[in-house]
Amino acid sequence: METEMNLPIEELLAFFKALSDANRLKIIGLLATGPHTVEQLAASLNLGASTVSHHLSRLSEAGLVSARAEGYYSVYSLQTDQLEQMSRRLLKRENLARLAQNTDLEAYDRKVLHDFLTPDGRFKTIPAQEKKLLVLLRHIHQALEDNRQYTEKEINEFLKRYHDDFASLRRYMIDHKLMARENGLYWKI
Amino acid sequence: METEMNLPIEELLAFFKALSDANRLKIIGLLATGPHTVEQLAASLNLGASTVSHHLSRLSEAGLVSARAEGYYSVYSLQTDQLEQMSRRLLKRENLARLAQNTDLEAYDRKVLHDFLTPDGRFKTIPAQEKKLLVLLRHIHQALEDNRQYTEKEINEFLKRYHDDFASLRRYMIDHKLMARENGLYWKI
DNA sequence: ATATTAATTTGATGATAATCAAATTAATTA
DNA sequence: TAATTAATTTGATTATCATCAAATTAATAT
Repeated sequence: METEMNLPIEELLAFFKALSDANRLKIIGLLATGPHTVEQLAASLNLGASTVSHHLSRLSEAGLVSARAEGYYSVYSLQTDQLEQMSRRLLKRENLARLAQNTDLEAYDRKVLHDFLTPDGRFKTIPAQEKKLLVLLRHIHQALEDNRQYTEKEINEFLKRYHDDFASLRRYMIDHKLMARENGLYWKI
Repeated sequence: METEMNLPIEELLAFFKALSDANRLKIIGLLATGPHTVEQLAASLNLGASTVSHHLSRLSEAGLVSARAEGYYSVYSLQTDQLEQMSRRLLKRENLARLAQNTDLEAYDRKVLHDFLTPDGRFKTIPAQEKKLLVLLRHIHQALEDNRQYTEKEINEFLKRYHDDFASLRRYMIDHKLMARENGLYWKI
């Protein structure tokens, strides 16, 4: 039973933040040679014990080290599992794509629409830039009825709701394979 | 010809720092689905273009993304190589140990010696704590001559230079396998 | 019981870095 | 050539975080 966890962004972030400090990397290095107490680490790194304690707690939250009490010492050890798991996850591209799952993928399109549409839904201008034009063409495209044959007159009326230059719009739609024409009839693709 | 690079701490640190920000992780996620321009990313993340540009430059320095100029766009793509290389390196324990290579491994010992030795090199007290006692015993140990047989009288003289309680020292040295005895003769191990 | 000792926690300080707005650069279009 | 546009750079502001010192906690040793 392989539990192929999904990869929450918070966990990954905690992992990287834990390792994004030079002294914490050195601690990892020292622990890779064997368990150490706080004061041993503090002496080797020339840092205060409180500082090292703080670093260890951050590493601990990320699951990278663990502590075992021994007398009044805390003996810290490296958790190699966590390192290996994380690096293995990083290799999977589909995991990476999931990092963006809560971002707003259509935000750009909405921005373009907002910039180019008047309040009543007509185009202020037909954008010269290909990328923005495409956003508007897709906007028209989704308004076309499925499985309907439009006469040329009908399609012109339809397109005129967006911009007076319906002829250009018609051509663009066909050029970009969002619409097809045959024998004077037009339909959505 | 496999160039199994050693792993400079600066490079690792740059790598982790580059990935230790939530928005940069999201950028990685978005780029994992395909190339994007700065303004597309900015819209999706609801950030200013200048901020995204800044993030991209940090990712770029770490070799995680690359830009290709296209018109006045910069189209950024994910460099999966770098991600894979780094995660593979993380799996090697010997690489980790190397992270500590410039740290001061003997600093703790020196601190203990400093705390327990008088200026003329004698022990103020014999430490009760095992760990510190061991440091002092090793200090004595390295002063013993190699391949020399000490009579009991000689070893007592030798140890008395460190502390009046030479009998305890003698016992500790033997208990900790730093010295051996047979037929009233002592030698360094 | 009281001292000592290691670790942690708390509070304060300084350094680093994320963010935005404005200015600048570089490329394209009119 | 002038105007537009995307990207970058610069400067200022704010938030985060590493660090230390001092106080506290928990365990051991006298």
